[in-house]
Amino acid sequence: MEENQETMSLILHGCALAQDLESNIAGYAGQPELLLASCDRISDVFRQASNRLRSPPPPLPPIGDVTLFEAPDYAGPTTVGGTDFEAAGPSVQRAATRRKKKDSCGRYTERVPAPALRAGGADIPPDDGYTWRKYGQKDILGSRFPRNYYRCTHKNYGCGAKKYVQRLDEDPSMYEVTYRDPHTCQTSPTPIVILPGPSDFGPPVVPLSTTIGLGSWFSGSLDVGRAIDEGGRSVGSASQHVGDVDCPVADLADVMFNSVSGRSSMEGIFAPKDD
DNA sequence: CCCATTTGACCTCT
DNA sequence: AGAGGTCAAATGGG
Repeated sequence: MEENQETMSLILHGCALAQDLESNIAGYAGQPELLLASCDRISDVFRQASNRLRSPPPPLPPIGDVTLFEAPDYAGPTTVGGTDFEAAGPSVQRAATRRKKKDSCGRYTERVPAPALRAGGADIPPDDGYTWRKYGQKDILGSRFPRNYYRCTHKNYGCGAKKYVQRLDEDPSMYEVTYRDPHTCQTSPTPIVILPGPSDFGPPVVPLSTTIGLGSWFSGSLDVGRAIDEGGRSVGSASQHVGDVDCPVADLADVMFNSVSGRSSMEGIFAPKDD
């Protein structure tokens, strides 16, 4: 089941990449090499997820700087890190028990590539599907880049999710994103499914009880209904069709999802245990 | 007017 | 005392 969480994280990471590509698609115009790299990255991530689903990987090494989702044939620097909980060291534990000691749980850290291009050249990390509000910035000792602090926009609804984003010293093209506290905001009528265990603090967990409509992320000019809630967060769409419009990334993602055992929904991927 | 960002001050822990 | 994390007033944009 831990493998399921990791595979989920992998899939969600791929989704986030696809979503990021969508939001930057204009910026990639005229730069096919960037577009190709981005597509390759996305397909790699989904392929890894697919491979995992076919044959679960061996147990992971101790968490730390482990490259959790790296495929053997994947050369790009766009892998994400692994979970770090008790293995994250005393500073994490300290932070978890600080101030508002919500839960004495850990965090989920991942490394994500900086978008190749952003509208206006803004130096912001890739979108992960949730909407965040920046509430602080801090210079970190020994780091060239400041750490940015974000909390979920839906704080008003009691969502205490937070994330810390810091650009890596050794590789400024990468961000280290630390997620803290689970998202409890959910505006969709479909109840959110939070995976059990420490990965409650992982990247966005989307409703799993309905088919994930990857095409909904490409709804800019498509009539696929409103798949983004008022906070801008992607929500699961009841349909995975994007209509007849050519939508390569969505197709890719859908193919990757649908390549698993003929069932297309996340339910199909992680069938309920007791049912 | 509302909301997000910026930024300095403050809080907590080691 | 220093560092990481958070708060909240000021500011600006839509």
